[in-house]
Formats: sequence, C-alpha cells, structure tokens
Amino acid sequence: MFSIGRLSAATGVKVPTIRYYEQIGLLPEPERTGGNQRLYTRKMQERLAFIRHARDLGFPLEAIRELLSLSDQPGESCHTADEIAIRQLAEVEARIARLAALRDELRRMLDHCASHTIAECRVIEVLGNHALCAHDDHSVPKGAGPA
Amino acid sequence: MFSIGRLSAATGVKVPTIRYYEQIGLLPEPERTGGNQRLYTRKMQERLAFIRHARDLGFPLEAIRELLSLSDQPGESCHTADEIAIRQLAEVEARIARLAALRDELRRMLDHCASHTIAECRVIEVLGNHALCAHDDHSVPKGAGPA
DNA sequence: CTAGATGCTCTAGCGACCAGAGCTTCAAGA
DNA sequence: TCTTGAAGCTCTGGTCGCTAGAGCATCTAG
Repeated sequence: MFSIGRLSAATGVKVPTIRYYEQIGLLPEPERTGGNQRLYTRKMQERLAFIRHARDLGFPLEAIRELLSLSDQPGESCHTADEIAIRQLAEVEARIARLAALRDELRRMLDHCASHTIAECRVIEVLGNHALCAHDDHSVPKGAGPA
Repeated sequence: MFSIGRLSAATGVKVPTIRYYEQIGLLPEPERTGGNQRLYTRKMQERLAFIRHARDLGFPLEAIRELLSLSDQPGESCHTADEIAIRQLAEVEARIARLAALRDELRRMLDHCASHTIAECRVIEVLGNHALCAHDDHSVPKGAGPA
C-alpha cells in the first residue's frame, strides 16, 4: 500500500495524470488513508503500467479501456484484442506514410532554398503556392476565381 | 469579393476554421456586407492557402504566424524561415522514427499472438508486461516494490 | 514539534479545431 | 416581387489527453 507519488515514480505516469485516469474511470477508485490520501496496491500498479504501455504504443484511451476490460476476462477469445491492435497498427502505418510524404516535401523545399531574401525564398514560395509541390491544388491560379 | 463559403470551397479550409483563424489573429478581419457577412479578396485567399499548406506540412499555428509575418517582409533574409522549416523537418523525422518503433512493436505483438483466449493472448500480455518488449522498463518485477 | 514535501479538490488552459442553438441575410426560382 | 431554403452570423460548449495553478490539508523526517 503506497501513495500516489510512489505509484507515479514507479510507473512514470505523472500524479495529475493518475488522478485524471481515475476521474475518467480508467482506474478504479483506490482506498484512502484516514486523511483522505489515495493508497495503491501492486495490482493497481500493474494496471497503470498496462495503461502506460498502451499509451506509449499510441492507443487512444477508449481503446485502452476496452483492452483493460478484455484483460479482466481471461477466458474470452482474444479476437477483439487482436482487432484493436490491428486497427492501431494500420493507424500507425498510415501516419508514418503521411509523415514520410511531409518529410520529403520539407526536404525538397529546403534543398531548393538558396537562403537569400524572403522575396526569393523557396520555403515561403512553396508554402504560398501549393502547385510547386506534388499534391492536390488548393492554391490560387492567376485569373481564376473561386468556384 | 466572395463569401466565406466560397473561400472555404476554394481552399479546402472549413468555414468554422476560417472564423477561428480570424479570431486568433492569423487572418485579418475581412470587410463585411451591409448584412454583416464576411467578404474576402483574392489576397485573403492566397493567405489562407498559405496557412492551409503549412498546416498540411504539420507546422503549428504559431510557426505559421511567424512565417506569415516573414512573408510580409520580402526584403528580409529568409534565414529565419529556413530555420523554422529545418526545425519542422527535425520534428517530423523524430515523429517518424518514434512511430516506426511503435509499428515494429505492434507487429511483433501481433505476430506472436495465436488468437486463442485472453489468458494467453500475446497482445494483452505484452501490454501488461513492458519487459517483453525492448524498451525502458516501467513494469512490475515480481517481489520488487515501488521506489 | 515543526517545517517542508506531498497530498487533496477544483477550475481553467493547451492546440486546433468541430458541432449545435437560435437567429439573420442572401440568392435563385415562380 | 415574393418566397423559400441555403448559407451566414454569434456564442457556447465539446473533443483528446493531459497540465498547471490556487488554496488548502496531511504526512514524515529530523
């Protein structure tokens, strides 16, 4: 039985975050001391470590809530847990692809900038005119008004 | 001179977002019709396209604010603009690296799961015990209490 | 016994918007 | 010209996952 501060130190989850998890029902309400301070058990620490790890993996809290309730039912099929993880993997892969495209565009932008004045700055120019890079065009072609 | 709806359609930025940008001072207050509706110019459209593109590239609004004020001073050196872009590139690369690590771990997790019951589900197990993957350990080693 | 670290609750804020209520204005067709 | 329905207006509150601070109470080590 230990305090919220020790739980925080042990799991790497900040104190207000632990209270926040309790508030949104991700952690059960712990026992209290006579002076109303929270007291945690090893079991609670495990649960929080679980949450922490899932957060590190980018799972949203709602997915974690579901994973937790699954892990409380050891007899059930883990099909649902797999599905959640697969969804998360797809999500992560999509984000990577998107970020890689951004990285390439940023690199191109910087490669072409000769670092002179703003008037001829490639960075500003590319930002102002989407047509200069390889995407959907939301820029303003001369002479053409809005639809 | 056209309405907020047309501006939205032309730039792909949603109407409430345009009003939000105005509210936080990223876009100047436009003229109004007699009936108090916003009227935009081609110049405003260009400015919004600039913002939109920078957002697509993941720049935070504060960085965009700075880039906009730079682009309003064509005589100045573009050194600052470059710096912002370089910072953003580093940021993006860091995020990619982090996500790639997550992706690998998620894949490992899923590879090893035989899809039986929760009790033997690799997904749940790995989430519960950080020691099973290759990171800093915040899990609960048996017998060891919190610090 | 006391000082200072830690705990408590509550409220508000972050970024970057989105949604809805309840109203007004505009634009196109009859 | 009138009407109707889309689009506009302001304002408030919600999203996600926390984080920070105010203003107290309690615990713990010396």
